[in-house]
Amino acid sequence: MLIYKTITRLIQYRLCLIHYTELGIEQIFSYTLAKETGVSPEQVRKDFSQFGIRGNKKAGYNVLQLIEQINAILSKNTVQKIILVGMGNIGKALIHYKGFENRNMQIVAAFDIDPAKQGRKYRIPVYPLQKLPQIVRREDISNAIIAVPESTAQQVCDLLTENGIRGILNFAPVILKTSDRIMIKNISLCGELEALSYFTQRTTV
Amino acid sequence: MLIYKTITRLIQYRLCLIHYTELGIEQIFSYTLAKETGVSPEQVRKDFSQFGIRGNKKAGYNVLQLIEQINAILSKNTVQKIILVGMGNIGKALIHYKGFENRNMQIVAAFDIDPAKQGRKYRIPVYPLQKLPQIVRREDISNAIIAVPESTAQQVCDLLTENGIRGILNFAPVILKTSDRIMIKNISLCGELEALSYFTQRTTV
DNA sequence: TATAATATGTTACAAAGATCACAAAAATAA
DNA sequence: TTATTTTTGTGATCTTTGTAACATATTATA
Repeated sequence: MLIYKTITRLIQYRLCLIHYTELGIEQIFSYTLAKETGVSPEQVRKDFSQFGIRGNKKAGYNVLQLIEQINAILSKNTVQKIILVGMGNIGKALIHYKGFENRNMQIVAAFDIDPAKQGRKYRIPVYPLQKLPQIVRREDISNAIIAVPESTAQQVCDLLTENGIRGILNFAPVILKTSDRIMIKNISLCGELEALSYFTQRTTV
Repeated sequence: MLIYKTITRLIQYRLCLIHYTELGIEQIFSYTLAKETGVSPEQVRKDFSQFGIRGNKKAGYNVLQLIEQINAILSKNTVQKIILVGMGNIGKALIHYKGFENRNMQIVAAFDIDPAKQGRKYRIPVYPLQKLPQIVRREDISNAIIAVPESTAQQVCDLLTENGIRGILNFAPVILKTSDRIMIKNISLCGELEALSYFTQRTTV
């Protein structure tokens, strides 16, 4: 089970490869991609090999073909729909973010308890939480973003999982308690900065 | 060198411990903290042991004392100042975020090329990039957040490192090229969602 | 056709990180 | 005082992840 990190890198490779197509580059080598994504060439080859992606000795890999193969692994041939709960600062930043299309992802609906935020003011419709079960079912959603305050995050998490959500990207600074069949990825912006700060403090010593 | 992960956890423990003080809890056990932060009790003890933090057999750890000890490790006794470059969606979300105080961190200045965003409209003063060297020096800043578009991220990174910044939290979807004395932590919100999506797709199969 | 050059693919090795198992200490109860 | 219970601290083990080394394939060239 050598998974998470490898997938993370595949995603990076893919983004990079898309840039190459835009530049008209058709063929690449493991070390090209390695340099661009900050890993070692061996790692690139091993990642590909892991998923049965083969290159041509001496000629490297074909960019378009490689993208297709990674797309297949990442199920990128259909748009992946996501919902967002919480239209605070982070929620708003996310719905304005334009990088999703390039990656075949789409936030299809947002939710907030505050009636003032509901409606069609934003790029994406914002519903009250009561509508969540219905929309998750209708749109067949598996993944959600939690961008609500700490105090309500667990409740939202419960609501999501009860309605069939299986993956959660959590911005609230709490460890959500849930079944281990649900995959949760916590993002702690403060935490990252604190860690950074620790190391930059130390290197001078 | 058993570092990064351990530090990340210490930061989590600390936040948790601060909650405990607010609830009036004075003494805790490794498994209490473990449950709250989603790790194993052994891990908690080992993390502490790593930094010479000792508990009392049978009585666990004293919350206040523990916070003090973690504070010392993380240099939390002075406010850690950060700057932010890029006042787009993410930048704005960050300056409105209220979790920094609790963690003794502060975004002291932001920078943007767009004159419309400069000035004192926001909670934090926004300067043109030309002012960056001066402010970094004056405020003695070591860490910065890059929240500019992909196209200018590398330039901003160069500017930052030339002026003595040693830690960067990067939101732009590019691998920044720089000296290996500079610590860079990349946050790819899309990437995280894509990875999540991969796994939630798979578990049903 | 033989040789040299260049990339891949895989196996072996190393390092980092997490888990397990258990001894030792402290408190409580008998 | 002795036995029992509870919780810490750590050495050993296992798992995951990354690095290095090298054999193999392909192309180009003489």
